Amino acid sequence: METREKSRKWKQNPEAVKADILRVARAEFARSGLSGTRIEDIAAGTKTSKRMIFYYFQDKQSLYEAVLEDCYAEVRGGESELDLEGLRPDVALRALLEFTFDHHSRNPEFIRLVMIENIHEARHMQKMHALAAKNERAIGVVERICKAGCEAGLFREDISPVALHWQISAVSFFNVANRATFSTNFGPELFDEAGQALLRRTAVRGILASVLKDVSQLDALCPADPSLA
Amino acid sequence: METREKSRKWKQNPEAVKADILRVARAEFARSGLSGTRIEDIAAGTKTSKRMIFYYFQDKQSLYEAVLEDCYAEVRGGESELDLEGLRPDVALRALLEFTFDHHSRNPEFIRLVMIENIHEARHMQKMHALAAKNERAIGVVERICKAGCEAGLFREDISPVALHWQISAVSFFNVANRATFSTNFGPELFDEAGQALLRRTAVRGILASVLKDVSQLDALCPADPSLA
DNA sequence: AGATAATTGAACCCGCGGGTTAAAAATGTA
DNA sequence: TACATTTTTAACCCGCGGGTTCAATTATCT
Repeated sequence: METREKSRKWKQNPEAVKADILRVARAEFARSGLSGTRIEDIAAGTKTSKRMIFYYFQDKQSLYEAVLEDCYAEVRGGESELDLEGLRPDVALRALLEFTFDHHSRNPEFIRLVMIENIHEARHMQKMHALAAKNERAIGVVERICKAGCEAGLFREDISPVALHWQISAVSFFNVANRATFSTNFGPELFDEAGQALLRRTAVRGILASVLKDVSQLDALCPADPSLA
Repeated sequence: METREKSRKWKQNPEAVKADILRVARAEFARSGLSGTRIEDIAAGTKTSKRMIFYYFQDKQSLYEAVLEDCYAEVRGGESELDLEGLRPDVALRALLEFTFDHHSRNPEFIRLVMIENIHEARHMQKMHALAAKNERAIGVVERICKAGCEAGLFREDISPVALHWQISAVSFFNVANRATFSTNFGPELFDEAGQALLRRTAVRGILASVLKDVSQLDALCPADPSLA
């Protein structure tokens, strides 16, 4: 209402400046971590100055937390684009895993921020109470698939939605997070297009296997070698 | 020979001092990363002084690299305790995964150092040419299992040893590395004894499923619910 | 216009922490 | 004993970088 009219007329646009700072800060913190990032390096990448960073974000740690929250919101928001309504439970699960795998791949900065949070024992993430709702929704998606799968007689009754989510996260996350050390140690071949397709396919097969009541359907649902399908 | 006679007589014992420094430095670097660690904090934990750290290790980065190499050697060394000779390939694979899962669990400092290396795009690990041999041996173990599995007609012919190693690493690594954020977001229940047993069991099942030629053996080899076995 | 509040710039402060200097002990050799 | 080498201590240096001061500018309201 009033504030919006204001900002339209203003040349100085605080929201835009803040967004600019957040954008650059996200890249820097993702690259170098909390202690490794220099505020001056952030300032250098923005259209504004070091002074303004402190003006809008108090101190380094608050800026870091703002970045984390901002990035988390954006990425978790992007997840809601996925629509699994009406799919067969096994197909839905497959779609969810493939989507998550690709989505993590497309958001390496988010992955790096989570890695950094883990180094900090999730200290800053614990403050972000707004996350609770988003997390419950993420589990809710898996939960609904599980329930539908059980009701359709396709899935085992004893699977834990949280454990299933853990499995999906593990492969999708590791694939991005540990690329540097893994390819240093064991070569880059898993990270070209063919390698990624292989890993994704294998992950789908593995996870479906741990969920299906009748594993003999596995080869029909997801052949290990798609060229034979 | 001579140096050993020396060190026996000496009160001052350089090797012991260096080892002491490395021990404390490993803990600190694992806790706080390269830029986050203060040399004085390391010194405070040793029986010696800050000056001696620079005396023996030149500068902070060299110390960090020495810690990384030391830790890597120790952990990869611990892996050689596993003896899979004479086991059936499917049993051997299962044993390898269970061992790796537990071994990573017992070495959180190593995991954290690898996380930190990934943040640094593996810059320091790339200098450690001594690792190549150890890495090849790790892949060699998986390779032999694959080969034996194929020859026994148990495994698919198209599986890549490196990809299989990736799968084993992914679950074992993620399980330790992302404990903080995962349990912050989704609760701690996967990380008590029962939860860990569940994850390990599920991982075994998933990975075997992606390798076995005849998936119908899966339930016999690794029931999803062991209480039914 | 003039009062008031929001935004910005330039220069500054200061303590933390990586790294050094210099010289004293400890050990070894002849 | 004299002398060289290695190990250790205590005190110091100094620049980097997080955070501040203060005044100038810009915009808003009446």
